[in-house]
Amino acid sequence: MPQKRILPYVILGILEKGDATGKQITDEFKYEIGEFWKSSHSQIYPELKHMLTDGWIDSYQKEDNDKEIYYRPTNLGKEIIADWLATPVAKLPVSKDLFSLKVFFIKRADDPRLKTLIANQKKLVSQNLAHLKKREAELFDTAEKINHNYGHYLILQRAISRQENQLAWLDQLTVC
Amino acid sequence: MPQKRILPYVILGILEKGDATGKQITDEFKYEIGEFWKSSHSQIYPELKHMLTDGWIDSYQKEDNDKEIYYRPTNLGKEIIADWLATPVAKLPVSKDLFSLKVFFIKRADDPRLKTLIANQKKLVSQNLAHLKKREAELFDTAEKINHNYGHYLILQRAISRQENQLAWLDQLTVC
DNA sequence: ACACCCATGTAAAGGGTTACATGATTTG
DNA sequence: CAAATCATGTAACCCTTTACATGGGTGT
Repeated sequence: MPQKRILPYVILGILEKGDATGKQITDEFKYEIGEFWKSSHSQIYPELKHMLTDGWIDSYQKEDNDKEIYYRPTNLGKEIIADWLATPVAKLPVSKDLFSLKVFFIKRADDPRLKTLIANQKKLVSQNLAHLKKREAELFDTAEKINHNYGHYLILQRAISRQENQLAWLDQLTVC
Repeated sequence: MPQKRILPYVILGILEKGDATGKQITDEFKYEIGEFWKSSHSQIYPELKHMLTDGWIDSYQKEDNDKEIYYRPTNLGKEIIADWLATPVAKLPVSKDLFSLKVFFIKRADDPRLKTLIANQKKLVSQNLAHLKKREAELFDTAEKINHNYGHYLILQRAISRQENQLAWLDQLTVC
């Protein structure tokens, strides 16, 4: 009845790149996937348990550390993620964007709040854009790296393109 | 502790344009705000009660219909929405985009699933773009209409620009 | 051995979606 | 006036975030 369950698929996707602990999966959300999906450890650990009981993944520990638990996809899990990736997306997401929402409610072009909102948004988008370009330079400085993580590369390009588009739009507004 | 409460502000924003029933507010989400914020009646009716007890809005009924309940913002409510609109957004939203997520996990450029995902996304984005342009033609065919709902106009422009950008990006991919 | 940090785990409180329910109003 | 529709309302369920808790490493 509630929202569609996405997290386990994301986790499977992460584990396809190599076994990982809950902590490592959590960090993946912080640094890589974080641009377009968020999750936190308090969601991830229970989800890992769930996936274990469903047989999507199994776990093991390394002898030198009693604490860390490594996870890897089972054959079932590999099947599931492969199917999921092959299934096209049914509908476009709604971008829950507070900036758009606030602008929407401002009726007149000369409302001073509009200027404030736009200036602020410009700052946020520029910062994010700078960050994305830094990531691009760090992660994809050779053709080989691009070829080995092509999807990741594409998505980073798209994120950059999107923010450039938004910035251009904001700039054009300021001129008027 | 949970997610930040946005709905009541959106409702206040809607009510600023004129008194409305729960049903009319619900429809607003379906047709106008729906591009960048979603809600459903089962969330809206309880929220209206909540806002009533907080004194953000009050309600009245019309004599010819026992069922419909009209809401309007109180002075407190008007203050609150004004403050909210004047407050700049603190951070960029994470666009929870399943398309990006799936692409992210595809490692090789020659993976056939990539083509499928992209073709499908193209279709979705084109449809949405067509819809947005239709809305633009319907709602903003005169300068006067633009000036009286400038924020709405801006947001529609931005939505269009964004989808055009995405489509260009998708097209460029297909060529390669 | 002690204190600190870190990986894992649990709890609490809303948000958000879908399904079901109810009573008024309109329609044939 | 019976049936269908409509506005409102309720319930169940999971998602998501923040805060708190625990017990194993690590460093001194």
